[in-house]
Amino acid sequence: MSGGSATPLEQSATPQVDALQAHLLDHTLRVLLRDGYRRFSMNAVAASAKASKETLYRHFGDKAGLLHAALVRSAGMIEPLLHVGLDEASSPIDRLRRLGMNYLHGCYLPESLALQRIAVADGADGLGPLFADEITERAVAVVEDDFEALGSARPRQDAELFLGMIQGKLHERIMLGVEIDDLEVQLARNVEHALEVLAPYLDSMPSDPHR
Amino acid sequence: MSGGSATPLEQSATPQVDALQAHLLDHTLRVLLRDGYRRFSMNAVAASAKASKETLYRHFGDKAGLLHAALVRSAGMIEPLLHVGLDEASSPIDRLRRLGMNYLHGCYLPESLALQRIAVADGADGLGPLFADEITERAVAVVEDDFEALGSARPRQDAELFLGMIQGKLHERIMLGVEIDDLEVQLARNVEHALEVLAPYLDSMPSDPHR
DNA sequence: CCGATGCCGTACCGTACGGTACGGTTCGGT
DNA sequence: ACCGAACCGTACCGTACGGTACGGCATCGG
Repeated sequence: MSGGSATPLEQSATPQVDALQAHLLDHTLRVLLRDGYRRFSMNAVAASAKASKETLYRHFGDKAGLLHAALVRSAGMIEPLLHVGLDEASSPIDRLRRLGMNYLHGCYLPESLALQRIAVADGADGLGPLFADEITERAVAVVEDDFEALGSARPRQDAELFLGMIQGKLHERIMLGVEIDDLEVQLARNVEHALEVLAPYLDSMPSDPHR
Repeated sequence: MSGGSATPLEQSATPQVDALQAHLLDHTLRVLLRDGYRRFSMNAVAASAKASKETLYRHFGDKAGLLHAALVRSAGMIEPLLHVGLDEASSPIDRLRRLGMNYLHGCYLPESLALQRIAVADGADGLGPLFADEITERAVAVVEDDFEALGSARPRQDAELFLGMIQGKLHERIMLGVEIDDLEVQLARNVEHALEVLAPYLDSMPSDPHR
């Protein structure tokens, strides 16, 4: 909505207001993380942010609006993490490896999990599709570009396949609240295993992934 | 916990009580499907089942107990679907194909989705881990056996990889409430694509998958 | 210096839900 | 025939939440 990057209608950016909104959304996330979705309430957000409920409603309309804004804001903050260190990759496969790890790291950020939980909890209020558009879709698009550069005949399908591979059942378990040991190790193992299994398939693509 | 004092140690002890419980759990599922998790209430279940709330509480203790019982019951009904038509497979790979399709079909049953939603919504009440144990774990175990028979060196990892592959991002989208066109076609395509990509890896296993 | 705007704090309203209580009824066992 | 268990229907209680209203304080433009 009123993103900091571009406000097309008015030039009066009023950084004060934006700062307050950012503050409110910050605490929205914090409360979501602390209390979980089921115990999340406008009262708790107002208290945490030391703001009045009236202010929350003035800025975001209603509860759904607040969550909507929080999701969009978070999406904007998570997405750049995907690209970290990508240009230092030593080969297309190494690039894929880094991209995969970045994706998983972003995926299992506490904020991401909290947001995905509320998005999943009930698609009726439109938060679910929004999450799919703002977060899932963007990640797939990035990976898709990589597969296209590799010469894949079905970059989109391959991207989704790859992301599914590196997530495996881990994603489901984490979403279900199962305690995971050595998460970092498992993530790396999943990515390596996926790349290993994928190697012959990648080799069959026009552009040799080993440069 | 669920069942309370009347929990039958031998399942054939009190068919009457079991029939009522089954009826109540049936309507629990129905209401869950109709109203979604957020609007799910004990009142609604009682009304739908034409039962008194007192009865619900007598049999299941509290809301969590009711959902717990409903999940366990459903798990028992979903799991057998995994094995349908498996012994008619023409080859280990065909067996894997059937298993994959069965899994996806079970996964995207409305009941499964509703249950997974409530299990994901908040792991605090222990429903999440229960789902992981009762449903996810069982499916992985079955696929794991298949990979072991194929001669996989890491059957567990391979099973999780395979399931992740055939789910791809589809699972996430469905959970997020995105409308899916031609679900059946996409499921089949995911499975075929996974088998195709996996073929060289399977060929490398001691037991030749092509019989 | 003054009015307006935005905000805080608190109180408030309506509703919905989890869980309990109770009177009346059905039904199986003795 | 009788008793008690289980059940239904309804009413009830406490609480929590979404959303609104209002009095008081700060800040800012004129």
